[in-house]
Amino acid sequence: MAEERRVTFTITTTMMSNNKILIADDEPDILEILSFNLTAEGYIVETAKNGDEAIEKAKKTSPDLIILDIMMPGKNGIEVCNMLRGMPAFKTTLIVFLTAMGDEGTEIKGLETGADDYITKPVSPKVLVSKVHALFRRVVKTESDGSIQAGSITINREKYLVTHEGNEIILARKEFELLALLASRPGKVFLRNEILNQIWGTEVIVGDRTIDVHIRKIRQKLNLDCITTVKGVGYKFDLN
Amino acid sequence: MAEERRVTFTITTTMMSNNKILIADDEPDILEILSFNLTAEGYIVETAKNGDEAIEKAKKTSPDLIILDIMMPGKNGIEVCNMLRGMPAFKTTLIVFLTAMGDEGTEIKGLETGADDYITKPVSPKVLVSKVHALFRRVVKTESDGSIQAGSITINREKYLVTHEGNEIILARKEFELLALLASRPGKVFLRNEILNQIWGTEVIVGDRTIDVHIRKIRQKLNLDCITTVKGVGYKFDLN
DNA sequence: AACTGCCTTAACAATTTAATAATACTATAA
DNA sequence: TTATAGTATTATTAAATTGTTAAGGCAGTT
Repeated sequence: MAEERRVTFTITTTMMSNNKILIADDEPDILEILSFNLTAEGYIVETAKNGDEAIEKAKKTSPDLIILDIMMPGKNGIEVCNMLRGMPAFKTTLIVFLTAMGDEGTEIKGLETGADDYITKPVSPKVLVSKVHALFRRVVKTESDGSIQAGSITINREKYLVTHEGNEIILARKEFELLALLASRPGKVFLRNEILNQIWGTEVIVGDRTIDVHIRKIRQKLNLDCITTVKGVGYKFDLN
Repeated sequence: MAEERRVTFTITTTMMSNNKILIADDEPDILEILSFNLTAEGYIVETAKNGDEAIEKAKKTSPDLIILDIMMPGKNGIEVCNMLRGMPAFKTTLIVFLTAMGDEGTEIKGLETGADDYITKPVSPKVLVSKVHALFRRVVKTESDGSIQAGSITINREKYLVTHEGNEIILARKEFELLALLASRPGKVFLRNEILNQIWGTEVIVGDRTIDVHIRKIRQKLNLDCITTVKGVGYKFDLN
């Protein structure tokens, strides 16, 4: 039964995440080292040399993650974070702080400000990258009962249940995972590779049509036009 | 950050829950910040600095919710959880883990061990409080006689008895434990591993069919469609 | 010893889910 | 328009998972 197995596409990169990261730090060295490592991982990196520039670039480029050094001339990281969090566009954007070691209290002040994590300097590239990966893997909005609300549908991981206008929709595991992934960051386009990595893992290799079929089943079961195809790129979940 | 922090106002919270919470963490700062916020919400808070103290205080004070840091010197959170779950008194006590961000594996391991939720550090007070509230809301209410009511059936741990519409149903021990576990959180899907850990413990290894057979016997004896299979995931108890 | 109920397992049936192949469709650019 | 790349759809097959039954071992009872 060990037939030949043809793979219909070629994997050329480890992972194309498509995620934009903005880094703000006044030390060019830090900026360069972080930028280099994250770019190597496939992220799109923007940089800023101070707080004001960070805000400006954030508004212009809409990054998915913002890394802010706390100690910066002019506006410091915490002020920048506060200002950003005040704008609707950055309510759910991932923000992490860079803090110098031994800076007790910053940690706590940081998390009260609405940051998602903090990274202590000096940073090892490996730690940095794994933290960043972890951030992007994480599901962002959780309701009080542990479910996530995305548009008119509710996804409850604990109950393994999707609800739409009072109707409970039963999805198979892969379908559920896929929908949960897309809905975890509404509007964000997930590349096919990204989806494969997150749901099937890096070990398993499946053909391209597999994703389509699952997408179709979700659309069919939900009977709602909430998943948009972005041709040549991937899929995204849209709020209605 | 060793400054003193005093609350000088009166707590005027609408909801006086009277629920007791035990927090175990080796970092005094975390202990303080969690304790402060939960106390402000009207909870009665106990603290422990390590795993052993946590177990000791748990036995002494019988908390309704236990928050365990995973990384602690001596006994870590997972070990503490396992030990507590082994005692009948803590079979259904709410337990949540505190995990540092980035270790995804821990999250999953934690949930399989029988934790009800996990909270990633750094924690924002708002998230913490809403998670805690949600947890208490989710709990099945225990009657004054120690029995729990789940849908149309009553489960009495002390008497080892299940009642359905006046009929007493006699379940074997494993069957009883299994039903009691599932019914303790109606709607929640229990992973097979989770079930194995909670009912058989981490030492014993039994085959997968074993769970099925017990489930079947429960279904048969109850003659009621209250346990739902979630393929590839686990089982859940449904209210009718 | 014989009986009983409980737990586990094995073997097989039934079901559900996942992956693929084949084909039809659609947007876009030349 | 027409070619083309990419996606949708459907049916089919393969794989994974669970349901069911029966049987054996063990422990406690009679």
